[in-house]
Amino acid sequence: MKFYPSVKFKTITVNQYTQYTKGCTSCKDKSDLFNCLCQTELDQIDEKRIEVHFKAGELIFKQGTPNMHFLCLTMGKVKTYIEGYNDKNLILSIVKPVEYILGPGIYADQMHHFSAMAIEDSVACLVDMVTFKSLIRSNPDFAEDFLRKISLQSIYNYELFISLTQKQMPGRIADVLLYLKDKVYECNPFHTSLSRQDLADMSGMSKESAIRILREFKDEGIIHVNGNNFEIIDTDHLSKISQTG
Amino acid sequence: MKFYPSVKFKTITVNQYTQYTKGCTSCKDKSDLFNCLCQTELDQIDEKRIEVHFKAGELIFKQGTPNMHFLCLTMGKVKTYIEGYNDKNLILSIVKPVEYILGPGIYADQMHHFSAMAIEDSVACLVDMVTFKSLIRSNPDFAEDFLRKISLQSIYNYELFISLTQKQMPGRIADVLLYLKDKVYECNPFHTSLSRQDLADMSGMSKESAIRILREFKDEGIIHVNGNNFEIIDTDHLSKISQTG
DNA sequence: TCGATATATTGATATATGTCATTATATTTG
DNA sequence: CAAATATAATGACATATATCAATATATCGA
Repeated sequence: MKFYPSVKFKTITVNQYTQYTKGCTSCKDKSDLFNCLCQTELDQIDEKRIEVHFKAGELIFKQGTPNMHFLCLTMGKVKTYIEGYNDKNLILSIVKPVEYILGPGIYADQMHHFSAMAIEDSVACLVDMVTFKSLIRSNPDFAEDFLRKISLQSIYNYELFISLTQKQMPGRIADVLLYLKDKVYECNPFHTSLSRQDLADMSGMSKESAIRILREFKDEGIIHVNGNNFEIIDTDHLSKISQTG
Repeated sequence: MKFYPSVKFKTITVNQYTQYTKGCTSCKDKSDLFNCLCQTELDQIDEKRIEVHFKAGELIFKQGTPNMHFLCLTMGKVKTYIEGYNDKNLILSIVKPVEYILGPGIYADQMHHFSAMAIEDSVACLVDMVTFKSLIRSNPDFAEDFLRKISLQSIYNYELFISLTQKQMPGRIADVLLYLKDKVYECNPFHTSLSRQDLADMSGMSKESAIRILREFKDEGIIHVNGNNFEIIDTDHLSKISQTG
């Protein structure tokens, strides 16, 4: 069985991204989780880490397969999603650099409970669980930071629950747009590589419905849409739609 | 501000439950999380713990208030629920003894992100966060066990996501009934103190819809319902309904 | 025990949302 | 560059589900 495509060398290919991947020490500056690790500990991870390049559309790991690594995204964008019934997916998050993909399987059944796919060309570092877990045990600051990370993720999941179960379609699409603007691309206007189907999978509706709501927002002058370029014109109005469901 | 009703003494009232509350050592035998704590550590918690008795219907803590304690349920049943829009709640779990209520706020913003209410007369022990966090830092086994607990909770949340967003009403009610039978009451038939509104809040639908689906299941001979007494007759059929959505 | 109140049940109806079919537009490939 | 393919957009329609109103049943307090 082979779960991670093209894992052959520690750094797979020398391409346009290689310049960005200089080991854990450089990532430390961009990420908070590694801040509490000393140089020795960083070197320990560095030693064990496997760097993998994924093309847009490539599966990084699949729900139901063993979860043996901790994953750190250093380049690109990744969607994590639960594969449900009738080939319907629910997108949980869009991950950007430098962030982690922390599946609950690590401390439970060593399985992946969601899938991850690159939506842009991406670079990820894999660190085996043994190394990761031993750091959690030996460094309480790291453990606390990790707990903080998964707690924040958990809080976000509660918001997602309310969005998906108690809001109607306009409210859900508003939430998705605000999430993309504020949390993922952090700019406005923004360009996304997410398809309409992806937007639908983020808001728990059919792609036709997602398209319809986007059109309504456009007609009402709340947003500009041009293909995959989005601009939120009336943030207040969009926030209000998010609030009122 | 007062968040926990009637907290005045370490053991509030001497009533019919008092016999059950003998300190952490006795709870250790009924629960896995405390297994990895030594006697000194248990005494440390015991020293700090506040035992509170709640009557059915009483609020234990409320979403949006500061989260300063770790909570262990030793008697009764508690529902945890997110308070959403338009007075609609989403019940996340039904907690039974001896289990913990682990809010993500502990390691994030020190706030409660859901509410907890006793649905039966209940007894809970509160341990302040300082004590709890220091144990997490000093005892890696305890930290790992805690991580395991919240990971399992997280996995359950993913299942809940799929149930709530991708299944139609019959599938969602089937999931609730199987959850109550297998995870909460662990017997069949079972009696519940949950109202029809609660069942609706667990499955993300109106109470009228919940009632209708229950009636359909009853008419089809899948379950027996008599007030709050439920018996699942055809578990296979119910599981199939859960699967097919 | 009886009225008062909350909860449960049912039916009729409105509405949000999904499905299907069709066309338009973009993107890839030979 | 054109054909082929994937993605996006739109309309007509079906249906799942909520809402409202009415009644029944249970629960509680005096």
